[in-house]
This record gives sequence, structure tokens and C-alpha cells, in this order.
Amino acid sequence: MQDTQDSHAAAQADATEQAGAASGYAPQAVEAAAQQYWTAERAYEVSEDSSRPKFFCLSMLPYPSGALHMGHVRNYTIGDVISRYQRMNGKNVLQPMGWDAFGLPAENAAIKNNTAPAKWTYANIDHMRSQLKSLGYAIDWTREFATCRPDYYRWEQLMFTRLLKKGMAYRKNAVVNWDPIDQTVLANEQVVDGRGWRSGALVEKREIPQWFLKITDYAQELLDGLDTLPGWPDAVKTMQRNWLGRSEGLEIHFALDGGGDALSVFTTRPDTLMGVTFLSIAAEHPLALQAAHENERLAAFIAELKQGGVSEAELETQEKRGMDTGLRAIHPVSGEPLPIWVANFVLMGYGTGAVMAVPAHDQRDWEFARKYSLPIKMVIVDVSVLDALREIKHDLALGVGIDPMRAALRGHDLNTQDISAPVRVIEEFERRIQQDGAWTERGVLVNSDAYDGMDFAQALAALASRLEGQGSGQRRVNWRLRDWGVSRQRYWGCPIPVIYCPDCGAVPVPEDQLPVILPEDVAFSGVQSPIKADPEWRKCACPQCGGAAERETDTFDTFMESSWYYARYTSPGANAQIDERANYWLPVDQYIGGIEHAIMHLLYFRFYHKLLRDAGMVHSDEPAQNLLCQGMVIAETFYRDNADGSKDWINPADVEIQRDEKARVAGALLKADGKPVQIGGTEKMSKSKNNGIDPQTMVDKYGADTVRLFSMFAAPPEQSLEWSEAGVEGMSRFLKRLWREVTAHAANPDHPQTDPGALDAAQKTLRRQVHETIQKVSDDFGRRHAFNTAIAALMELLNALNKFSDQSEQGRAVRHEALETMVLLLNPVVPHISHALWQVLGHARSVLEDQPWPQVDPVALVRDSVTLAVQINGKLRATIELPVSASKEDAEALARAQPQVVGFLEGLTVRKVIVVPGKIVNIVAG
RNA sequence: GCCCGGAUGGCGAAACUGGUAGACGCAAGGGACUUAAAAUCCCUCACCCUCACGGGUAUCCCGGUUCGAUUCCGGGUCCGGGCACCA
Repeated sequence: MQDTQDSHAAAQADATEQAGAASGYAPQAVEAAAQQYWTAERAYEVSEDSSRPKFFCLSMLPYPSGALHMGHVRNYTIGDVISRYQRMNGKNVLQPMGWDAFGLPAENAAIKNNTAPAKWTYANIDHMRSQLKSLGYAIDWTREFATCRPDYYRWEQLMFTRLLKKGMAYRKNAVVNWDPIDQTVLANEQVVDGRGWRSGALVEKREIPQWFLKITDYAQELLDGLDTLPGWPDAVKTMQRNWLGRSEGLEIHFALDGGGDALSVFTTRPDTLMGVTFLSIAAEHPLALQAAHENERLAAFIAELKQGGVSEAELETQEKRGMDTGLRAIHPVSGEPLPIWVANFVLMGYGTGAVMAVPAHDQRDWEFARKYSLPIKMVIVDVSVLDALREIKHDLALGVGIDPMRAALRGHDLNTQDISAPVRVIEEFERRIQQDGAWTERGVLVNSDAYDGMDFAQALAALASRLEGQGSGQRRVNWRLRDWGVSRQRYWGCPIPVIYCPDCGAVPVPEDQLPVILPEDVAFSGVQSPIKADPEWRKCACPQCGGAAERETDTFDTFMESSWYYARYTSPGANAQIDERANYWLPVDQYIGGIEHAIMHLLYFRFYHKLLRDAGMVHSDEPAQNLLCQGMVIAETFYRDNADGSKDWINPADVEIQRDEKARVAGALLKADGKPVQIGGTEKMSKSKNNGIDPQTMVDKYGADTVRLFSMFAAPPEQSLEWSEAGVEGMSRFLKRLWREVTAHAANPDHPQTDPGALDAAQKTLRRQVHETIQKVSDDFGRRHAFNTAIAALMELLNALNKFSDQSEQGRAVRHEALETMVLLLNPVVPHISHALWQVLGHARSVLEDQPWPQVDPVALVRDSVTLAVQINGKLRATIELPVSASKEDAEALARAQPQVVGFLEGLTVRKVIVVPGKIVNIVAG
């Protein structure tokens, strides 16, 4: 343990030694010394302490892809600033780190480098851990884990077997991308333009049995829970609401012409029922397959639709195609026969795999109907259409169809009334639907027999009761959300703990036989999973009957591991998934990660927390109170065209920018040969565009504090952050100036106390700025997470200090107060230099997070006068300064006395004067 | 295709609840120091007109609400994120 009782002089000598030289800021020495001190002090190791308020600050755990990238640096720096700030405010702060270690990239790297995925992954973890450490994050490394270790995933397997026994997990067929050449399942990412990315084969859809978790059982709770999360961004909550997609409507059963099971559809627009002119079913629908038996053309068409991938984006953007099955359904109200079509935009995985088509009031159905010459029947009109009719014939009651109306009007006394105008209104409305596209608004029913004249709510009520009465439908809530498919036909993942017995079926692996361990020392070719290829691995005895049985060889979706890792951090070493310590730390107080996880990860994360709750392991309903979604890190791209039309992407570090006389970018040269390169625009840092900036290079060149400072200053956290090395140099300049300012001040060893009553005007002004800065930075860090403006305020304070040359005793006292305050306020962002400068200012070496956060002195904030803007008709014409105590009348009088104002008002009449105290005086004149 | 965001000087951005548009930083130009360079320091810097005082214009586009709109409402353009097997 380090001695923290040093005298001031000794501390200063120590700090100077750490810095390498008294003369200048040497980040490498400063950072090494600070990091050594924190490690020796075990400064960021925490334990449960019920006497202190806790703060669990969690950043999304990294995938160990090889090396840290700027997105990681940004994410973890945001978390570190919040962690250190909260600790300085007295919280018991937990900031952990781990590795989301299973996943597809390890398999791809394994094929490329001819190594085992495990070996590659562990090497990456070691490298990235040392990189993270060089950035000086206040992480409790004793809680670190990798999700690919059996002592992590065994608990996930245990949970799954319990869910299986509870009926929360089940197996059913689901469609995947199939590469017919490699004979393997492909991820959506591996399907490029409908072809396998390695084989180039046309991808096919294939159905295979897979495991699912019943997340839909929690749909309503997941929806309602969003209202209990004021600390989550509205955009995320809206996206989740839409993803869950709760809708109310009717499930309608259409009887089949030839008998058999009725065809069920769900609709949110039952008011359009009388406008149904056909039904559409998915290619995989049992009826379609049945019809295809006797219809070769249909069978060929269905086979054709199997081509292509399964991603929704691909399905929704492809050309709408269909074919009549020849089957007919019976309309449940009119009794009319309706053709049943196979359509490629109907998905078997959604709802019932069948939809009723109302071309007049649904745009997709409209386009389909036009393409295949199916009838378009208008059954909803805008209220204004009916109003047009009533103008002519006031006694026309609702409840009459358009055609009867037209007939009634035609029979009317043509001598007294011209009915051609209202008839034209209806005909025009219908003509537009037939020719221009569907009318999708809600309105009033027409051409709907008994339902004519009803609005949406009336039609819903009437149709629901009629269909319920005749057993051909009922009200239902439908969700867009589907159950979570957790099976993956891959090797590098957590084995699914299930045994298949020819007699007993699918049996969960008994708890005393867990974990099912994934072998790590394997030969991996990528064509097939080593545990699928090995005939021995799967052999086992059935836990129920003891007979010969086989293990499941699929592994879990990697979202399974990342759905509960936050809880495992709270219970390191627990001989259970988590233990009672979880309820001290949970829920997470601040969660930080990329917006790309807004829906899937964050929904599974919330779902899993409810599973833990229902298993009695946690008491809270939601896993995280506050969520911050950070933007991407982007950089300029540069390239040269190759003869074959491809591009050679050039890293920004190898390029020099050229500017014209107005400082605009005029071109770019490759440093190596001095010849021009093309500028390709600013994009997300990526390997493919070669515009990634290596954080380690930046840390080595400028120091971790400078890199941290730039990533927090250049943009607010939610926005994308454009990397600029010139900007980084600016941050380095700021830290150097800070270092000089503090060391120059500390060269004189006495530190007089500020006496607020004895300050002159300039000293008062500086002290006011110090306390305004405390106020702003506290609010920006704690509430707004606007780190960029907090840093800007600190830069302004340093600029002010730089101009403040007062060497009197109170001048020095105010400067000392200012510098100590700055070091403490900057500490969350640049903890290493703060650690060193705190000692330079005469303090013992310490963990700065244990220093209290600076408090605002309200006396220092008092101002005597305010500046108001004077506007004439909303345009700024002057500014006035007046005492804080001045009345509205004083402000108006002073404003009207300004010479510019008098000039502008000449010849005008003042109509109104608006005075907003402390802000503006607006004179409205004309 | 559907859902969610974003757009402000040469560039990154600020303006938090509808009240002085451009804080802070970068780039650029001018100057000081230096034999020189680097580093550092000082000054200028939205655009247009003007010697100047000053004036006009300007927050993606079109329209609206308001004494007043970057901010609120309606319509659009472009860019980004997600779309269930990338993580």
C-alpha cells in the first residue's frame, strides 16, 4: 500500500518526477505513474456496501474482434467519465468489463488463419485488455469474464433447461438461408445479392427444426415497461414499441369452398371486410403446398419463391409476385367465393401466414390487384363525400350504400335539383381509387350492405359480434413480435443442453451433468461445425431411459450470452447464475452502447431480466434505469481508381489535405508519393473503406488523456463523431497550456485562501466564472451528458485564467481556487493529468475520485447587471445593460431611448412592446 | 419496402423551456519571438454591400403558427441506424 501521508513538498517532488521533467507535460510518464498508483491502491475494486448509495455504470461489452477501435474508445470513455463523476459525488461505483466472446467472426478468422476459434479469441482478449488498460479506465478488473468459458455459459445452459421444463422454450420449424454448394446455413450477413458470399451459389430458403424462447408471452409487459423508463431515449422506446407492434383487430376464418379447415387471417381493418376481393397466402402455407400437388405451374412457382434469402429487407423490397391456387374461400358475410392466391410478400412466420386482400384500401393489395387484374372494390369513403350528397338531399340517412344513393338521387326531381355535382364527387372519388391507388384512411362504409354509413368503431363492433355469433371470427390482439429463435447451426457458441432420445424425444440435460462443454481444441474448416462433424461428440445416454441418444449440435444465438452478462458482473465467483449481491447492484444505473442495439439486444436484455425475476433471482422489473446511445465514429475516406474499375482505399493517416485561399479543402495528396488521391466522403470507420484510425497509435503519440478528451469534446455523445487528427492536436495544446498554467502558479508555494468579501471587480468576475463553470459542468456531466459543452466551458475558464495576471494575495488565492477546481472538474475526462496536477497544487497523492466534487458558492454567482437585446419587429437593433433590479418599464424606457432605436422608429407607430425580463425588449412598430 | 434518427460558417459544433444564431475547438490569414524551424503568444475570421458608420441576407427545401422559430406544426429532399442468423 502506498503512503498517502506525504508532505506537500514531497508530493510535489514526486509529481515532478512522475512527469519526467518539471518543464513540460510528458503524457507517457504522467499516465504510467497514475496507472501504477491506481493498480497498487486497487482503486477501482469495489464491494457491496449498504451504507453508501451504489451506482452501476455499464458499457456494452466488446466483441474481441482483434484490436480496440475508436467506437470502443468512445463508448468506454463515456462510461468512465460518468463513473468517475458519480464516485466524486459519493457513490459506490461499479464499472466492470467483460468479453462477448462467441460469434461468427471467430469462425471466419479461424478459416482464414487456419487456427481454432478459441485460440484466436483468447489472443484477441489479451491484446484488447492491455489496450483498454492503457486508456486508464476506472474498471474493476477482478470481475472480468469471457462468455465463451464454461463457468460463464453453464448458467445459461441451466437457465435454458429450466425454461424448457416450464414450457418457455420449445422447438418448431423455421426458415433459414441455405447454401446448396457449401451445404450449410448462412447468416443474413453472408447472403450478398441473393448468393452465398463464399460459394457464390444462389441461396435457398429451407425449413429446419429450431429452439425458441417464448418472448411473446412477455410482449405486453415489455410494452408497458417502456412507460417506466423515463431515462431511456424516446427514439429507442418508439422503435421498441413499433417492433413489438401491438395491434387490435379481428381474426377472421374464411371457410373453404371444397371444405376442410378454414383459412384464418388477422386484420386491423375489419371495416374493409366487404371490400375483400381475394386472399393471399405465403408460399410455405399448408394450403399452398396442398394445392401445388395437383398444379404443376403452382408447384414450380412455389419452388421459384424458395430462391433468395430470408431477411425482411430483402423480402419487402423484391417485386410483388403471385399465382392463383385455384382454391376458393367463402366470404363470411356475403357468401361470395374469393380466389386464394400465393403471394411472395406474405410471410409464413408472421401471424397466420395468410391475409385478406382489400385492394381499394391497401396499397400493396392495390398494386397486386392491378398487376393481376383482380377486382378493386371501394367500401370506404371520406366523410366529405357523404356530406356532398346530403347537401342535395337532406333526408338521406346514413345506412344507405353509394349505389342506392345514386339511384335515389337519379329518381329525385331533376327539375328542382341538379344532382350531377354530388354524383361527380362520388364518381371522382371512386375513379381515383381505381386509377391512382388505394385510399387508406379511415372513413365511412359504403357498398357494405348492412354496414353502410358506419364509421370504423361501429363497423368493428357490428362485424365482431356477427362473426363471433356465426363462429367465423373473434376480436384479437396481434403482435408483430415473434418468438426468439435461439438455435444456430454453428460451432463457436454455447452448446444447447438437449439430448434427443429415439424413445423419449427431446430431453433437457440434467442439472448435475451441466455444463455441456464445447471442445476448444478443434480443426475448423468452416464447411461444417466440428461438433456436428464428429460422430463421437454427440453420442450419449438418454437421461430418462438410459438408452443410446444424441446431443443437440446446434449452439445458442450469441444474444443469449449478452442478455444476462450485466447480472453476472454483480456476482463474481457465485456458484449459481447470480446471487443476492445482484440485488445490491441492480438495476444498472447507467447503460451505454451503440444505437444499433436499440431494438434486438435491448429487447432481449429486458426480456431476460424478467426471466431472472420470475426465477426469483432479481427483484426489479427492468435491467437498466438510464440508457445512453452513442453515435458512430466516422472518418474521411480517400481512394484511387484502379484500371478494372475497383477502388484502392487509402488510410487518412497516409494522406495530406490541401486547401485553397479560403481554407476550403481543395484536394488531397498521398504522403508517400505526393500525388493526388480522390476524396470519398465521411463514413463510419471500417476495414472495407480503410478509414479506421488505430486508437493505440493515437495513445502512443498523444497520450490517453488527449484521446479521451478529443472523443468527448468533438461531438455530443449521441451524434456521430468525426475523427480529426488536427482536432486531437488542439486537445493536446489545451492540456499543455493547463500543465503550464498550474506549474507556473505552483512555482510559488504559498496558497492563500480566497476571502470573498475582499475581492476587487476583476477577481470577483473570475471567481464568478469559476463557480458558473462548476454549475455548468456538474449539470452537463450529471444530467445532460453534454460532455462537449462541459469541456468548452473549462476551456473558456483556462482562457480567462490565462489573461488574469493579478499577483496580489487575493489574485493568487482566486487563481488557486480556479486551478484546483479545474483539475477536479477535468478529472473524469482526463484522470491521469489531473492525478499529477493535483499533487503539483500541493496535495498528497490520492485517488481523485475520493475528493469531493466542487460545490457552487451561491455568493460567487451574484451579478449586479444584465444585458438585454433590443429588437424592432424581431430584428436586433441594440443591446442595453441595466441593473438586475430594474423593472419592465425601466427596460422599455431605456430601450426606446437608444439612438439606433429612435432612428429606426422615426415615422413608425409603436403598436406593442414585449419585455421578457433578463432576455429581450421587442418593439412592434409599423 | 417498413420503423427510428439527423441536416446550422471552409470543418467539428453551441444556442438546455420559442427570446441577441455561430460559444468552444479545428483550418486559414496577419503579426511577435527565433539565425532558422518547431513550439509558444497576440490579432482577424458566416456571407454580401460599404473607406467607414452601418445595412442586407443566412440554421436542407416549401408552407404554416407567433410580437419573435435552429427550436413548434404540415409537406418534401438528402444522409445515417435497424429490419429478427453481424455483433
